[in-house]
Amino acid sequence: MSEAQAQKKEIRTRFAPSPTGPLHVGGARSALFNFVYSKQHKGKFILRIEDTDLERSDPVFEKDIKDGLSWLGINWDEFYRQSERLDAYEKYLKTLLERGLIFWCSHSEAELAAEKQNQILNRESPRHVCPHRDGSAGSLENGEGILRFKNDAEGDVFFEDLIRGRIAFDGRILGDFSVAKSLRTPLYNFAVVIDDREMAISHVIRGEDHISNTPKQILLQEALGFERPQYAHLPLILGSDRSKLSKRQGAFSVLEYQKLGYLSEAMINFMILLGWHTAEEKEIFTTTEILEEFSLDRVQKGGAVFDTDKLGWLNREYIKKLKDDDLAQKLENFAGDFAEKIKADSKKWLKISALARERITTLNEIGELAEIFYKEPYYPKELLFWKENTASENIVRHLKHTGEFLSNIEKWTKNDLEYKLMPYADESGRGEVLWPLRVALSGKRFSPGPFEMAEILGKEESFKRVTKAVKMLE
RNA sequence: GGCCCUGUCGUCUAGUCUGGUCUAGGACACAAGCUUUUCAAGCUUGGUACACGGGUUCGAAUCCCGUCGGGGCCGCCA
Repeated sequence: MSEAQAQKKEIRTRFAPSPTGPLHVGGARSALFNFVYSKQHKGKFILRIEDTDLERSDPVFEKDIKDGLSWLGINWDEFYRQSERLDAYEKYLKTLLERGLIFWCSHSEAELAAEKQNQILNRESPRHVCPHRDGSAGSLENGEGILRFKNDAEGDVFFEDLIRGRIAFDGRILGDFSVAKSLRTPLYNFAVVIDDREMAISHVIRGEDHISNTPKQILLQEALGFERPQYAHLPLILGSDRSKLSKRQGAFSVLEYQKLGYLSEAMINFMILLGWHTAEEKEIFTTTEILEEFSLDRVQKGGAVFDTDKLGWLNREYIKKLKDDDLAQKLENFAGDFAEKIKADSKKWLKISALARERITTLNEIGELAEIFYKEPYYPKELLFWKENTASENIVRHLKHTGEFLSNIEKWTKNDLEYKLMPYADESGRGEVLWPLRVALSGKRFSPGPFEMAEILGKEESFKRVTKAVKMLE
């Protein structure tokens, strides 16, 4: 094999979003599949911003897309922006014009709309077969209206989809589809074909919503004499109503998941499972394992509903696997208000995050837990009553007793506290003793256990909180 | 309306190519029980699915035909 041939064999995939909205899970998953496929074949992954529509494109979204991909660890090897490649499109447009394969169509949008309406009424496939298709052929001067492809396809246009097998369209129902608004404003189907060729894309892996664009792109490739890439159309990610994920159904930026405290590893794991599974029952995959085990032929055909329950579960699983200091550090980013206090005593924070590990689904839930340890608790005194009919004197008695115990304990650890206090609690009724203690320490209806909280709070602070509770009742 | 894709538990799916081991497996979610000072977690148990109708076959989730359902696209957006 010559070097040129070897190079040609390189697997090159791309993610080609238009910067007209944030990177949502649908897009991120497309990017992930492309990334994984290229990387497992030692190929290249390309990020191409499709910003030919100047009206709708916004640099803000380009940034969101890049930041989102970076957060997920989906790194690109090459980067392009279509708005910077106008010369290339113009060159090919001129060639096509000279060869009479595209032409200027000056029908107004109103005329086109009327035509379409009519075709639907007549149960025909809406398309525009332009009467101008021969008249102005070859004219570079014309420049009126838009450029359309002179579609003379007669039979089926078909391709082998790597996921779905053979897909065929009747080429005639495509009509003379549009390719550019002017020589320097190419339209999607045209720009894609030029770019995929010039960037030597070997595999086009994209959403199922592009299936119907594929025959147009193939026709263009054939007109230009381009080699055809391999196609793989992914099932769509669906909202809870089973329609294509849209902004209304929570298709917000993946960066929002970061803000909520989801781990990028969990996100990757979740997205790869949306449409792909191994034959085994394994569900947790590291990126390395994904790279080893992924294959396009095990990609699902039907759309998958985006359900965050499972994301939450995965996130918990990944949180459990984090190293202590790693978790503590990650959690610190979500405990904004207490940043100073956390820095002042990192050992304490390590204990708090260890406590959080088993109790949180997303990192941002740390706030409520951290509050217990860094803020003086305020709560209605009724909360101290385990059961409504518990006598106030009993609670006071138990709390006082507990307070004495606390002040006499030398070794301040959870185990010691438990060991010393439990006999009394068992004797007097666990709920009667432990519930008020727990509330006194946390100020909350729900919280971790009293002994683990006391250990972190320290002797002095624990005693202070118990005393405060007693005062409230007296 | 036209064209295209698709159809296994509520959700993600294994199984479909190469019919029998599938009275359909797993995970999430849900429910109950255990544990328990609360909430979680954990453990145990449970319910729920082959869209429907024909056909082929000794035998069909798996093969064939039809029906129905869901989705996508039909732009001088991508």
